[in-house]
Amino acid sequence: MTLVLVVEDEPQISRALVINLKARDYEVVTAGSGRDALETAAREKPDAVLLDLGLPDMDGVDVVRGLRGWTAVPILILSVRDTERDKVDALDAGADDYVTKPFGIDELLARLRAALRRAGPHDAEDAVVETAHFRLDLTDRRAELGDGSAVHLTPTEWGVLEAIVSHPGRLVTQRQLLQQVWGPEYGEETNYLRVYMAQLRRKLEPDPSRPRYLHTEPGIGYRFLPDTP
Amino acid sequence: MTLVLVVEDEPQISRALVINLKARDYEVVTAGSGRDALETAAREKPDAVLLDLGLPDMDGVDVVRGLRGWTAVPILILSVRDTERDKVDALDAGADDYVTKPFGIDELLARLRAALRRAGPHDAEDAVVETAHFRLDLTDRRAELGDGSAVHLTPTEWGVLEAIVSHPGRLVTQRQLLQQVWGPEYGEETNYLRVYMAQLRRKLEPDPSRPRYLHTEPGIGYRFLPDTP
DNA sequence: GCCCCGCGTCAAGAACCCGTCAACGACGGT
DNA sequence: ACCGTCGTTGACGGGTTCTTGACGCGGGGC
Repeated sequence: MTLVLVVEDEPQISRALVINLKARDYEVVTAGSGRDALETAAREKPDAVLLDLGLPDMDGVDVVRGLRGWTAVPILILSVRDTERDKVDALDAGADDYVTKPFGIDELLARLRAALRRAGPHDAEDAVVETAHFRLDLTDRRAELGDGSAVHLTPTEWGVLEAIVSHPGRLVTQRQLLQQVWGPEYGEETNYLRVYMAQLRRKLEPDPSRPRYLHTEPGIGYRFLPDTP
Repeated sequence: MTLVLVVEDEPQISRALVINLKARDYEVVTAGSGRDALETAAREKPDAVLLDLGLPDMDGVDVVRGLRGWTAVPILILSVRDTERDKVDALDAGADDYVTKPFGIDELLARLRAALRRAGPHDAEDAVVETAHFRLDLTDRRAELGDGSAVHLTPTEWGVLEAIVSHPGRLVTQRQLLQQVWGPEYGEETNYLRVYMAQLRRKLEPDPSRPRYLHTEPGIGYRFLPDTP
């Protein structure tokens, strides 16, 4: 069964969406605010997200970024705003599609089907990265040390870490990191990376001053080196 | 480089698309009919397809089906038709997105980026250069010796090395190297090359004073000679 | 045989980049 | 309203990298 998260603050529209989705045999969970959306998504692990941009508590684009920090779930934006700038911002933040209200329900469902089809058979492969000194569960968003003690990482720390460890051995450029974590308009602020790499090393490396897993390539970027057995 | 196939029978629109895409550093191939589109896609293996539904020889939806028979390349529909039925048909046939003409070029490009992002960084073939004495992974940006020990190369060293080894056997002129690595305004500073070639040979060659792979062509440039088995 | 140009080598100073620390402000939660 | 967390920003010391100049060598032209 496919689970869809509907994020919409107007109860009327929300209810209409839920009814239509359930009629097509989708399971549905709802959220009425950005914060609620992020929590619910983390808890329920939906297969797709329908996201209204006009939320009361936070900018919809930030919700997209918050989701993209840890999941590749398809995100369809629903919005009354119809300017190119809005669409470009949302799409570049990581959204998969942008539908302008009012929309036909059939079109929306077709776009949802297209997004789900692309995402492929729900690959629930829990991405786990394990070394001799720490262990990361990307899907659960858990980090723990070798002795089993949990490590708390902030959202930005997760963003940076995930961007690096999802390509073991590969050099990830500073620009790639900045754009993936902070957004497409970033690219020069290498000081951000210095701060966050230092924090990650302090939390994860056995000897933070002598990085074993999180290597620096001066002038280029960073690289995650897994254990070589 | 990302290759985009533009399928559009009106030369004026086609040209406008090509210009905009090339300005964003996409490579572009074009097709003016459905049959042409299918052939070109099979031959060129594009990373994305922009497809006009109003083709002279066949229905656009059939082009989508023809492509989907053998490839998962992202397909963005461009169409003047704005009914829900058209959109649903195209999307359910396998298209990834549907943009109604007239559309803003920025929105189209954003949707294209979104589609390409989803398709995944075309992992494809990780470019690897291997000799009896060292091994280079251009995508990972890793260099290691025959015994598996990693070699650290500075950004400039990589620039020079990459410029040479990506054309095995071919002579690369000093000017080409300088312009590619240092910038278009360089061209005479051959002493830079002497320094960096020496460093590369010291790090990679079995006998740096007798280069086996990184040859000098006096007065002209340098050449990477792979092993001849 | 001599000269000269281009190449390889080396070393030193300059420029750049990184890690680190501390301070600030914005938010949420209590 | 207070407090703690998090993200952002600036400054500084130390290390790496780049640039630049000098020197010796060797081959080709004269």
